[in-house]
Amino acid sequence: MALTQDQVVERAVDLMAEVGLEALTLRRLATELGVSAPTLYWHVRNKRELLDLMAEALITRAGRATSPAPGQPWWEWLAEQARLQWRALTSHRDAALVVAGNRPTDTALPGIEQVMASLVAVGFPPAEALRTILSIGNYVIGCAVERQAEAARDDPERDARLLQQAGDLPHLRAALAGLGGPGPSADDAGFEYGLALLIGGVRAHHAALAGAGAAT
Amino acid sequence: MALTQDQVVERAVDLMAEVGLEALTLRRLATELGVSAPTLYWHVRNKRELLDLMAEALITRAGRATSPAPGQPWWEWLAEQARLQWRALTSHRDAALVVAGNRPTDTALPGIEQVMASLVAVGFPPAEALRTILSIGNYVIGCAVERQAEAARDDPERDARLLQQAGDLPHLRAALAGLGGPGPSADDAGFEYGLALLIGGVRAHHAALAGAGAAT
DNA sequence: GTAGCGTCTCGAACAACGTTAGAGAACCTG
DNA sequence: CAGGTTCTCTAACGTTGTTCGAGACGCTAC
Repeated sequence: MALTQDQVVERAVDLMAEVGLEALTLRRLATELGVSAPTLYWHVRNKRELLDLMAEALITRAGRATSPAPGQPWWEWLAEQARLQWRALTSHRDAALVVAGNRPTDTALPGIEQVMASLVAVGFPPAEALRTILSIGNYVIGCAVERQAEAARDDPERDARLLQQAGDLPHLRAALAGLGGPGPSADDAGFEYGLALLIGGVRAHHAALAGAGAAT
Repeated sequence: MALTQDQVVERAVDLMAEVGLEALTLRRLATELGVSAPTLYWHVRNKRELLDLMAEALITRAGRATSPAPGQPWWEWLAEQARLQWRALTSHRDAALVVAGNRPTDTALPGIEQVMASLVAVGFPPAEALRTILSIGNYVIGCAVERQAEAARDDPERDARLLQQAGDLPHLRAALAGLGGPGPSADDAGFEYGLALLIGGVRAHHAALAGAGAAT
């Protein structure tokens, strides 16, 4: 049975989730597929293209965008879309690093269009809806990249040194005390906090738009 | 004259701004410094450490954090701090990719502390001030990473294909028409839009905090 | 039936990379 | 001048992405 490009990409995604991006070498991927390394070049132009295809696959795996459920406020639904993206980027190891290097691909466009439709339906001008979506996407990617960078460095000595230096800075110390230190799920809490800020800003802007529209 | 670590790092930062991260090889950096490649290992443990030091240097180059000017609203000042970061990450090529892979380093802590001080002074609890700062930082990094990924792919054929597909999606087409297409400074405009949303959310949250505090 | 042509895979090899080992200048210190 | 630290070198290793050219399989045409 002939190997297909889809098989190569899917196996690559799984292998990266297992061993990380740095250990994802073409020879290893080939071995995993029971094939010789140069064989991969028949299915893929080069590694760069393989990574692009992996990014597309990861986006697809994130799940289709939805429309707001009946009776659900649009801002809650919008936050849920962001969480969908967030989970897709954080559930697979190093997924953010691969997706970050990609422009909104062909596969992402229909999803963007659908989310835009719901935003336009509640009163956003198309241009503003698009920029809002892209801004939220950038925030999610930033959080995910930062989170994986943190995970890649489990350097206890470094953490200790950082914590000690933070002890000399009064506000920082107070904040860390209030947060109970950088715990395990601190990333998710931080993500949710910033997401709430962002969505809050979108709501405020939406209200201003409606007000201006009603006033004139 | 003996080579110092600072010279190595500074030259590395400049070289990367010139040729990009991928072309920043130890041999090339060594040649640039008039030195043999293994010599670098006397000044730096390995390439990973060199990149970490470069990230620190880039953060330092961004410029010191300020306090709000007298009479300046805190939210305008906060946005200005974000722009400072943004300019530092986008003025040097591939700077975002290097900084993104780094935890808030020792050098970044004093800056964070100073910004926190100003936020606490206007009524933010320390924990919320910290999370706000980190959220803004994540947004900035996400924007910068995305921007450089876009710059790395100046593939006209790809852009054309994307644009054509967008033409079939009504809302997307309307948005792009309103924005005048992906122009040269579209990134900056997009960054400013999301930043305004985020800061708006922070203001709204701050008002809610003050209201709750005054009510009880 | 066999000649020919796409499809798919392989072994061998290349240049370049990060990195290590070990030898040797140059410099202080006694 | 002896000894050790500081800094640099040449040589080389293993691994990576990638290319070349040869072959095996299946299909179609005459």
